[in-house]
Amino acid sequence: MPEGHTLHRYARLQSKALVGKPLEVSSPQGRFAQGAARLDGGVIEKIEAYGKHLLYRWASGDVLHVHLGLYGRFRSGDQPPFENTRLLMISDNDSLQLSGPSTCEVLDPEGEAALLSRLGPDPLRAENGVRRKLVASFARRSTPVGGLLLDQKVIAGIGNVYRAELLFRAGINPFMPACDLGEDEVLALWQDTRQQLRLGERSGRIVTVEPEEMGASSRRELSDEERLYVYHREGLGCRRCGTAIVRNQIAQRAIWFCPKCQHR
DNA sequence: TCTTTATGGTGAG
DNA sequence: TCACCCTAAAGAT
Repeated sequence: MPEGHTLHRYARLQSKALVGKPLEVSSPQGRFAQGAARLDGGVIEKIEAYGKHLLYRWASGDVLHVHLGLYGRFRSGDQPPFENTRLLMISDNDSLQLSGPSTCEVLDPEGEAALLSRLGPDPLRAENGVRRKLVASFARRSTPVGGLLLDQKVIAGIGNVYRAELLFRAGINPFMPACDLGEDEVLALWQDTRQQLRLGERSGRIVTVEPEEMGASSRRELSDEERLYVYHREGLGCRRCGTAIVRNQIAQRAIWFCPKCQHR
């Protein structure tokens, strides 16, 4: 159940283990048997993340596209494959298995172009001209900003934890129409998004609470209980003002916020 | 040993 | 907006 930072982390870590080595590829579960047979024996040149999508670029020119969806997960391939292992990749000294992905497919160039064309800017990739585009896309939309942040066409990589936490950090009520935000607010939100996802990518953990607010000196010191401001904290007191955190829904996904601190 | 939930996304209507 | 896909862990019984 990953957000963009996790996928970028996977790309980085898996690259170390798998790139440049001949791989034995199979699909113990069978649902990716054809694709696995096509890739078997090949070499990966590069692994990249775009938002929540992973692309494995093979020397053959094939591109393996993986999206974990809500249930997908990677494990070491050390253990014997589980019933549900869709994809198993083994090099001479590393292995990786994938279960439950919403997507595991080999893309042709058109397929890759189509995928990338429906993704907005990724906070973890350096891209030019993004800020102006973002300001424009917020200005154009009257939907609640809490909904817009989950729209992968607007920003690729934010998930349900970060959207709630980023809005708390910005002091913005999730139901506020996106177009009512000022340009400076949109840019500040984007800036904070990039910073927070970067922190998450490095640590492998979402910690949005500023450590000093909890009397700690680093994010790492914060426990799982302390690391988030609002996500999953309905009924509990806001860390800043004590007001009960509210749970609501936007676009059929639960959202949490502090009605007092998030006054914008 | 059940039922529920989860950091996601698509396609039909 | 809704149903549905897919899997595993947590929670309820």
